[in-house]
Amino acid sequence: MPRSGPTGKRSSISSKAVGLVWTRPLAKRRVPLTREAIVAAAVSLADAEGLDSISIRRIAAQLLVRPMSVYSFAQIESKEDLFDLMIDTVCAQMLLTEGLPKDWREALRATAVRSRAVLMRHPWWIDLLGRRVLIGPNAMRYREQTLAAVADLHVDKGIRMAVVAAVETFTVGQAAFAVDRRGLSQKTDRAFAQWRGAVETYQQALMATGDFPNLARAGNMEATSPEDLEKIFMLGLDWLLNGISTSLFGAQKTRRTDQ
Amino acid sequence: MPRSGPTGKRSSISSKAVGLVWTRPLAKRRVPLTREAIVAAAVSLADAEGLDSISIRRIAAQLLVRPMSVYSFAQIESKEDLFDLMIDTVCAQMLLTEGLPKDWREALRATAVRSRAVLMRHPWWIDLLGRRVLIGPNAMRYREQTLAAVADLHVDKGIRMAVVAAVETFTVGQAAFAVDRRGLSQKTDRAFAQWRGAVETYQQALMATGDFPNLARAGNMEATSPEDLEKIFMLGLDWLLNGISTSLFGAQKTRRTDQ
DNA sequence: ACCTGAACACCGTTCAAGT
DNA sequence: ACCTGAACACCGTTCAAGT
Repeated sequence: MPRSGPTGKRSSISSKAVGLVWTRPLAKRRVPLTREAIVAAAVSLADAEGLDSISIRRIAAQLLVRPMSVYSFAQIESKEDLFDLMIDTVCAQMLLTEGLPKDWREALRATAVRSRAVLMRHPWWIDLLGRRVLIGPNAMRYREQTLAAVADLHVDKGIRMAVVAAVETFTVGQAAFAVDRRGLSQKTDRAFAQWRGAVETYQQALMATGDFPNLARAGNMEATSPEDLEKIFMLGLDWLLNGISTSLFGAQKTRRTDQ
Repeated sequence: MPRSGPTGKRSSISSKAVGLVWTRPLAKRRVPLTREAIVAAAVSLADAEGLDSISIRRIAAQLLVRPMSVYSFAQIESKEDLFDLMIDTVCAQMLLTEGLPKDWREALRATAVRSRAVLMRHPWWIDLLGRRVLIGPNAMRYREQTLAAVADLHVDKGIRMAVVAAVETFTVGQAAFAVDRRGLSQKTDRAFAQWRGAVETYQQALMATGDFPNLARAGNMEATSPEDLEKIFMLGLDWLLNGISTSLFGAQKTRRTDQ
């Protein structure tokens, strides 16, 4: 094997000729190179392999261009600019194009449910939340939409902002909680099973110390199914909306959701 | 300037001799090398410069050891192992060593307040949340503590878990929302001011389109002060706890927090 | 058996040379 | 003026050679 031969997957388009010019297929561009195409490629790569797998060079190779062309075509100055563009395309997906319910509670519930669904498909979005500022046009549209949802809530500006923040942060937190971390370290199924086994043994040893009585009763939390995670989300969202409603306007509209 | 001369900050301890042996200070170890010292160095580096600045090589240089020694001394197999250790030391800080209040609402409030305070000091923790599984011993102790907080809540296991999840996810989400992103890209004060100016102009242009009436009324959100962010957190936490209480047990205990 | 220097296979980004 | 190959200064991790 040569020292640094192209490894197929990551082969650059500048790799030297194979076969004859006549039979060699032209590097026909699969998609016209635009900022959108570049960002779309980055998003789908991140969806599939996580944020760490994003590299300018890999995206360039995927789009059959040179690494540096990504900078000039997407008009980005750094990888962080690319991240900002990725964040914003996800924000676009969170917009409720079908319109907002009139009632503020239903409107907030609708945005929260939609946001969570979108975030579950793009787990890396949450990884980026702490590092980047959300000011892209679609982030702004999303914020405008959420503010519109509570526009007829008769409370002062600060409270309205706290309401929006409460629902948004709850939603993001739930998404972070529910995200499937199975794909971590790109483990194979076999390696994953082995890892799970090690975790099991380790946790049982901890439980055996007797220092975790409540945890022992509660059982394994990582095994919570996607359906249960969604139930947990819907329950919590109702509690939060009930809480906002009763705290701001008294108890008249609350429903019991016990069991 | 030589091609790859050590740049001071990142100079390796294996850099060749300067001056005489007799006057050259011995590479006296500042702290005895242990797993704890390695993790502590990583945590403080991440606190100061963000998660991306973490590299095995930099940590090694800081501790005056070779990069590979980090692996053998900390008994880690990969950078991800180091991340897991970092996560867990933060979990340790979230434990309420002073004990839990008896009332479940006060107990949950206390854990949430403490967690948020800790997370604000270690913003990178949230960046890692989506990629790693929280199963370290201190993460387990934290979970045990939260479960203990709701141990005398007379609801079934699934509901109790949803309560814990609701408060935890809200707290993490609020911390993510409130984290100071000023340090992004290690910009200088001047570069930061310039960037802020650009953001201002950009946002004003967006507002001028008239497509963001609610946003225009609400004003600039990024400028929210740490104090206001804390108020927003406390308000939302009260709403959530009120909501849980009234939804599960009826309205008797709720207080109005209007204005 | 343990430790580690050198090497490998990547990075993001700069820059100068080419068109 | 625009584009880009080569170079620079990093990475994490493997591995073989040294003790």
